[in-house]
Amino acid sequence: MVGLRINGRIWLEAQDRFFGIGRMELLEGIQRTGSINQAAKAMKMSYKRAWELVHSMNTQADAPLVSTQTGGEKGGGAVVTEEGLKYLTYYRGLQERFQQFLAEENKKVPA
Amino acid sequence: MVGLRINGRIWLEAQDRFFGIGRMELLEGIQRTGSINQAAKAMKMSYKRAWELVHSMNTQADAPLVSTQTGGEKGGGAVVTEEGLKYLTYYRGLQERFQQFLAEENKKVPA
DNA sequence: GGTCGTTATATTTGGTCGGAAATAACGATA
DNA sequence: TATCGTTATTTCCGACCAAATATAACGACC
Repeated sequence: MVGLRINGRIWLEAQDRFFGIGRMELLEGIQRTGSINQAAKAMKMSYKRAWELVHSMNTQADAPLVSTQTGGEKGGGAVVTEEGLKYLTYYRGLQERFQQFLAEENKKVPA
Repeated sequence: MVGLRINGRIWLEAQDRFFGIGRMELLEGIQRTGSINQAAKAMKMSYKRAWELVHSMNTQADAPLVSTQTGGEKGGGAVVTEEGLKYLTYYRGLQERFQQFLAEENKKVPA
């Protein structure tokens, strides 16, 4: 079994999974660019998919994680809400502890 | 964020080789029933899919995890090899520690 | 009013995945 | 030799998913 790595994924869920590393990275992209469109391009994700992710985040969480605006200066845009920031910061910590766990486990892989 | 659960998946990998909870449960089924066919039925999985999983496990690991026999008493069967047992026992421990991690994290979910 | 870039949404298209079914091979056993 | 239940493998088909495409709405700004 030597040479094997341990890997995994971790997410937050209510009834079905709805916030994992993918959504978090999308949120980070929106925070950085101020636009769903640009965040999607940066992740090489289709706008449609990105929008669907944002939509599901907004409808499934207690409060929207992303606030959007159509039209206006620069055609519109999107910003991460306070609630979104809460998720971002919490998930970052969780992810870090998980990576720590994975690193520990990787030391224990038997020969 | 109250009411959210933390969940995840964890697996072993080496470039393309991988071994996760699904394969482990299939292995357990084979160990219990002595047959790919019956293990698949118990998991409500098609024989084809189960066979493909077994095949990939056998070809991707250093040594086969499942030994199969066609024909003979009861038409044939399958048994988990020593190597398979090694994976089973190791993954069980890993999975248990991961569940422990998840349980700990679930206590820390902020309001 | 026209342009711009974005959000918002429906429709179509294409590729992949898995299930179903069919078939063969196998070896014990009667 | 015929039967049996399993492994082994191929072919076909439908379902699902995601990408691509198309279109509309919006509001600032010129």
